[in-house]
Amino acid sequence: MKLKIDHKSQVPLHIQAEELLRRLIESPEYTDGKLLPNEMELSKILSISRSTLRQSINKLVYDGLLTRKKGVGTKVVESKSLSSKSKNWMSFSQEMSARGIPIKNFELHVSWILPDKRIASFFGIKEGKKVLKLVRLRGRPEGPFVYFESYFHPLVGLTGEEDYKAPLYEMLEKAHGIIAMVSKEEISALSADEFIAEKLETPIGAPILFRKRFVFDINEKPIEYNLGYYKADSFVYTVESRRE
Amino acid sequence: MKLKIDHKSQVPLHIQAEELLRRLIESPEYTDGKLLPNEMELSKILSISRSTLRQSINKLVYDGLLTRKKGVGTKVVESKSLSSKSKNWMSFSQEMSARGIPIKNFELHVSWILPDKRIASFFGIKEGKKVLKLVRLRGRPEGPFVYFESYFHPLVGLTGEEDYKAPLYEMLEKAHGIIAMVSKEEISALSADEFIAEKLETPIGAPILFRKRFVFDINEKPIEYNLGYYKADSFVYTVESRRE
DNA sequence: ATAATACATTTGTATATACATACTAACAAA
DNA sequence: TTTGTTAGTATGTATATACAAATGTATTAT
Repeated sequence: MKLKIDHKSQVPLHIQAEELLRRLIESPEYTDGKLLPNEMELSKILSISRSTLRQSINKLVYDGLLTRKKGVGTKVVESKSLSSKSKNWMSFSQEMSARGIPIKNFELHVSWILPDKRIASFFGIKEGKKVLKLVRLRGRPEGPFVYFESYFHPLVGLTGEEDYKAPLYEMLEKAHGIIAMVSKEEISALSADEFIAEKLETPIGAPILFRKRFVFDINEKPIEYNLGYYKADSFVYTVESRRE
Repeated sequence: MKLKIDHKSQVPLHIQAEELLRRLIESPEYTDGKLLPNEMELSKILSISRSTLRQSINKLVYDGLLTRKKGVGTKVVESKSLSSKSKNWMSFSQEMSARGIPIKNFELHVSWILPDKRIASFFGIKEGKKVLKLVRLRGRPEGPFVYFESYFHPLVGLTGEEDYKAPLYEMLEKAHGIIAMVSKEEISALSADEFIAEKLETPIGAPILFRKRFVFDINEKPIEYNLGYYKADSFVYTVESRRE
């Protein structure tokens, strides 16, 4: 594995180092809780200072990918299951492809609508101003398992003409410079009403995992208001949290 | 507010500083997204170096309590709602009391049982070895809204004679030195079967938020295996996640 | 053999320093 | 009024250095 840091790059060294380490510890050599080279060595290999290297390692420790012990070393956390990385922000498609699930889009509607009070106040806009509504029915090849309703702030620059089959946030980032940064979610359960039952091809009254998601950009400005209705037996939401 | 750091203490300076800042930003003066003093000043006030101070601030930023901006300053994150602190590990009673909800215990059974294969393998013990099972039906004064089944690793030292009305993890920490560190959770939805419906005083088939929780100590050793069945309309699970 | 000791290794803590970069505000020029 | 420039301020990046504390290993004494 090549470990090369570009000192002339605009990207900060500790970010580059973090990326390299992330790739390194996800490579097959480090699956089993192996020790990393010690900090002095690593800093020499990467040709950055120990202080800078520690910045990178700190982040990975905080993210739960590494653990350190005085007098011993830094090792890769074992059981790197999916949930162990759940701290990182992920879009629906990323989540699914990380699990190796192919996605099929069953329905996709885009429209400009007048938002209701709830949505308008979330975006901090007047009720008369239109927002982009995106409806998606997605799932596996065998059948749909989630119905999404998304609303986007007018300022994100979507026209409604984009290719909504591609990962949305990658596109937003590249085309409009919008970086989704924070996601607040509320998860609850409810019964399928007639509408949802029909969409998800499930009986009326079937249990549904309901997920409200509020997405903000780097300046805490609202970007997206998202409602997701998941077929209960097809989706498990995993979270990992850590003290301190 | 007193901001005093003890340079002779055994506690690392950056930890002391972090604690002080945590208290500071939770005080009434800082509720509204106010700017902190700048790093140079703060480091002078606390009589620690800027580098050390930055260690403390970094953690708080990572925890979502502060945000920093080049050329502007460091400010307390607004809307310090419950969910903004959801990264911190919380027990059920802590969660509820943080929301100002009084808890009532409707049922409480403690027993030593032979675990099934799933639980035994989670704890890494033989199926012949008994574990402590704790069943709790809890809720508001008006009625129960969650049914818990917990299993504890034999080595945590519980006898079954403890006072299970007190916060469990506080007790474990004080009495047995067990520090719960990591919690992995899986959240899904299901229909109430006859048993759950009766416990939660809800119709059979009603939607239930089902929460599996795996708790580990500081050494990643399993402590608790917990199943929680929440009445759908009474509980919302909130998560906040942040990129980078 | 076992226990105590000493040593080397590795991360943890703490500081000082220098310069880069993003933002604000004030002022000047068009 | 608007635009551009500049100075000041605050965080961001990066390094070098020194010592502390925990751990594991090898050595020595019993």
